[in-house]
Amino acid sequence: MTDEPRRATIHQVARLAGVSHQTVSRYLRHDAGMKPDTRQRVDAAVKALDYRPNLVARSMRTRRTDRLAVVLPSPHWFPVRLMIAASATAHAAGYQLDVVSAEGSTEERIAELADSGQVDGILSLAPVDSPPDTRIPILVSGTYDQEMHGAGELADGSAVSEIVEHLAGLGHRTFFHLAGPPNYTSARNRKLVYLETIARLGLRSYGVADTNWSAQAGYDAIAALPADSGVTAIIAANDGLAMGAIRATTDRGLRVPEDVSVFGWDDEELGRFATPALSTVAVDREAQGREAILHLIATIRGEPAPAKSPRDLNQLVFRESTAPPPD
Amino acid sequence: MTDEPRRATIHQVARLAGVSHQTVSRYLRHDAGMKPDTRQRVDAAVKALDYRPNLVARSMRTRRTDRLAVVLPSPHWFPVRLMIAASATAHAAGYQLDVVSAEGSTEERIAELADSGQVDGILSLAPVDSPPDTRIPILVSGTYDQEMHGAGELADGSAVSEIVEHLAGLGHRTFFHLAGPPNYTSARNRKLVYLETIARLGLRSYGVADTNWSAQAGYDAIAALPADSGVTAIIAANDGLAMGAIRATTDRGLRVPEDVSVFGWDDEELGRFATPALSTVAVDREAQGREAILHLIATIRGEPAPAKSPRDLNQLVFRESTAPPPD
DNA sequence: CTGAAAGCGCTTACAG
DNA sequence: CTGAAAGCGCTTACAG
Repeated sequence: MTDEPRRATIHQVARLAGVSHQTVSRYLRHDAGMKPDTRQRVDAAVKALDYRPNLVARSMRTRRTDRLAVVLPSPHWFPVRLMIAASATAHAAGYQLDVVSAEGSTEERIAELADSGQVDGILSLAPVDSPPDTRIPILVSGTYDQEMHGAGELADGSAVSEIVEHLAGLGHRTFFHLAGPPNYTSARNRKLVYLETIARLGLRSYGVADTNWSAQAGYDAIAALPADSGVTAIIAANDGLAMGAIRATTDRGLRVPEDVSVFGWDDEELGRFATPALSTVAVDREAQGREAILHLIATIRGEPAPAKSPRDLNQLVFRESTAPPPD
Repeated sequence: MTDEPRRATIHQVARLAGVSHQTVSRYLRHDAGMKPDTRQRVDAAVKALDYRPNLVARSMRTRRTDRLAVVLPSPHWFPVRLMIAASATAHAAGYQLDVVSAEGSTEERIAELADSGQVDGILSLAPVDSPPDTRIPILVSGTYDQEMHGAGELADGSAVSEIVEHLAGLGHRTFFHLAGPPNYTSARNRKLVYLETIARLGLRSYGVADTNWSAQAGYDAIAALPADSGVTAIIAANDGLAMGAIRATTDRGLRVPEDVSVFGWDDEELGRFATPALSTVAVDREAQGREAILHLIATIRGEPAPAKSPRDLNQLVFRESTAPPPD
């Protein structure tokens, strides 16, 4: 905390050990070919001075940092499970993970970060139109999704059609979609697939509400539905919206799932234990985070991209908030 | 992505602009005393080469990084709201925020980080017994809590006694506590205050379950309670545990809140819209995050600690999961 | 108002 | 197996 105990440098360690500073450097790199005696002397000096290398100086010289950055689209959103898996995967491979949020131009933030020399690679969870030309690898989540799900297929799309098909199979004919914010690629894609599936199966959509991601927004949108809308099935873009929708439905005297079915997305813990327990989409965020980081690291090292998870990352989970409609 | 467009250096910009490299450096620092003509030439060169400074080199020379680190106790836990506020506060003050998790010895991780030269200050949300002697400021969350709540008072304690008092006022006599993991200071403190308040008011505690933080653990603990336990009030250490407790209660044919009251902690969004809506403790995580970062930055700059929030950061929120017990 | 010199703390060839 | 030299890309006094 004080300024006085300025940290020991490699020179001081060298002096104390009676060797040159690059011998200390060798010690730090666990160089195999050191005389045991020399190694011992250095080791003692390192311990005596409580020496730890200045990583900034090291990076400056090596042009490597062993750090990766994840760029988030907004400072108000944090994909916890994905990040935990990403971080664990990075650590296991010897990298530290930094989190930065875009705020403003994602392209500019990425270019800046790439040129700053502070990281060896970047994973962007924020959309990037044209990746800037950089010295280090940039992996954009959208790109990744595309590769992962096969070209031409829309990210996250298939699960929506499965939901609609399932509910239609139960007998539902009139649907409503709580879509989330249209500036999110995933939200836009799901809406498209929703509308397309409704059309393909000859069903009826009472409407689509572009909302934010909050439970309150779900509540408000459903509370605003006219009594004669005829909607018996609500498909929400996340579990918060679904919980809001359920509460709005019961607050107006209807039952879930007897009168109205509600489907969520994300398989959040609280929704699993709510009454009715939420039918939802379980997304394998861990696999997403892990695979994205492995892919990025492979690129940094110039290795081929690792194999991707064979199974679909989205799984429908049917619980208590969905059932056949009333006659 | 390719290796060829190695980034422009300050020397190349200088050469193109026909000035010395430290004039470019001045330009970057927005030095006021530059001839407009010179400034213009440098500006043009910077744009032409798409130059962005190497921040590692800058840090090396200035011994500053404009980065702060937050140390988390575990890679499996992430306080989203606190971190969002912390990050926003840091950015507003010109700092970038790094997130690292302790894994192993928190003290060692902090010492390493402090000596690495990679950050200017550290906020530890993980417990630290004896802060290592470092060149940069370390702020430990526990320390901070202590200062914030007044010496001698236990962090988070008062809200628990308020909850017990409130439920006792409603007529409850037999309580149960879902305590969370005992290796968390906050969990331990709340348990202590729970037991102390029960004793002080002459109430009865059927027991305390040391759990993890999951809804499943809350479910299991309550499902395991004997039918004749007489418990009418359950106080949970977080909303997940509370949701699990509610579901276990209703699954055995009892009603919440008519037969059993359940109190949560954290005011999570989904619990607000559940049925019954969760009574809980709203913790001002934003204020916690903001104040911790402001405190840290003030220390870095050698300024006095900023004023703390005048009001209590914990507020009880009474909703539908609590009511008087049956006679 | 601008330039020549020194140096931040490391590592990487290169000698010996 | 170890040491002397050079240099990573910046900024900070110091001259002029």
